[in-house]
Amino acid sequence: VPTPARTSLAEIVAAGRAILEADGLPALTMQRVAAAVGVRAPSLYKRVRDRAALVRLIADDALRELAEALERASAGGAAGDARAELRAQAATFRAFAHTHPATYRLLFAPLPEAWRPDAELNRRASEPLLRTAEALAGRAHALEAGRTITAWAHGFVSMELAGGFRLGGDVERAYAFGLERLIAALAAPTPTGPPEGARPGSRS
Amino acid sequence: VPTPARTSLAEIVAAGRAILEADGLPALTMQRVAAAVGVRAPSLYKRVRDRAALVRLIADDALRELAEALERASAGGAAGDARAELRAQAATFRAFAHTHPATYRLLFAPLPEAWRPDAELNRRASEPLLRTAEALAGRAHALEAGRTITAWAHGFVSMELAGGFRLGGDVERAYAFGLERLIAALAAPTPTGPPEGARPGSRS
DNA sequence: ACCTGAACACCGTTCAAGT
DNA sequence: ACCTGAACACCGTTCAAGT
Repeated sequence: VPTPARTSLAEIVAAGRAILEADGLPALTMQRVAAAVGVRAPSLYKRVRDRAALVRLIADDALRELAEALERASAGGAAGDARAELRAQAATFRAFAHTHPATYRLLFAPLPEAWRPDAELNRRASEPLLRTAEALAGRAHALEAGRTITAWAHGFVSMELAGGFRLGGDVERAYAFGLERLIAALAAPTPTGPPEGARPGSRS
Repeated sequence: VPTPARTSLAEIVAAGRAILEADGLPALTMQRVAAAVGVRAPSLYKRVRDRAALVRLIADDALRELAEALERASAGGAAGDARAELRAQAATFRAFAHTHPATYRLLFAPLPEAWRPDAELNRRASEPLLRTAEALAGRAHALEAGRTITAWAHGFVSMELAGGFRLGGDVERAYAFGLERLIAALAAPTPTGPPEGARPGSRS
């Protein structure tokens, strides 16, 4: 005698994301998710291979949302002005992290591959910024420029979330300072190179 | 009848750090640490309040090591030349992360306060870089410049460790590019400011 | 076809009992 | 003083049994 389904994959992912955002990754247990959707833990395994797969689905969901926000930021009023686009993208990125801190951490956490979000989604989320980086730094330096700004933005935000920046001072000021200096630096023509010992490829 | 101690706090911390570096934070269980020092798990609680305290002691130990390496890098042959000092510090930071990836992740992981390394050690580890940032960017911008370079370095390294940078390209090149552009940007005089909407304090 | 209790192998942590 | 087995409250996961 078949039984009607009492929940769905979509409901499970939504419940899991709510728990993640409310109480963090350690609280995202199979038992809590099951309780949230009105079922017992073993039933979840009908819809999801294991906890890692559920975490990955939640990360995919969040990364899709971030990618869409970044696409909107790029297409907004700033479109065409690379500096303004970059400011809008950085603000969007940072706002996402502040609004969903636990989810943001999950997206960039150094977890095993099975837990990490889909690589294709990752590419999609980084594309708007790469396009802006190309407009700013030129084709030859697009990838390096994109990585520089991404590293700074992620580093800054993750230190904020981790409670770094304990030396006082004005964090907003440091954000604006870093962003403006980076924009100026990426738009600049190639600076004088480092001495031999610091060049790539020379690390024995 | 008193029993002679069969282990020590120092031995426990060392064993824990070895397990962390070999198999990552989830493998750092009380049972495994106990087995490594030849004792049963409950005995660890004579020396350590709980697992969080043990993790914190291990993080302190590693952060002390990183701080010392950064101090040596600053005092090395490059001393006096702010640009060369910064290159040496960044290389040291990155080398530490590559040599002890699991430990590096722990130092910067967004964990509850009870797990995080001592704040005083944190200050000590960031001091050499702040001094160099001051020499490069001037007193008025020392803190912001330090935060900018720290954010970039941490962001870059953590993305490397997390398996970001999946778009191909030359990661060494991106590292050298980012570092040199940052050095140029931080040393530069104040660039033209952003439009009103992007200034700090104007975010409603 | 879906859901469940029971079971298994793990955790961290406490504590009375042993030496 | 230190160490231990046993216990407790949790995990994730599997599976036979129920409907």
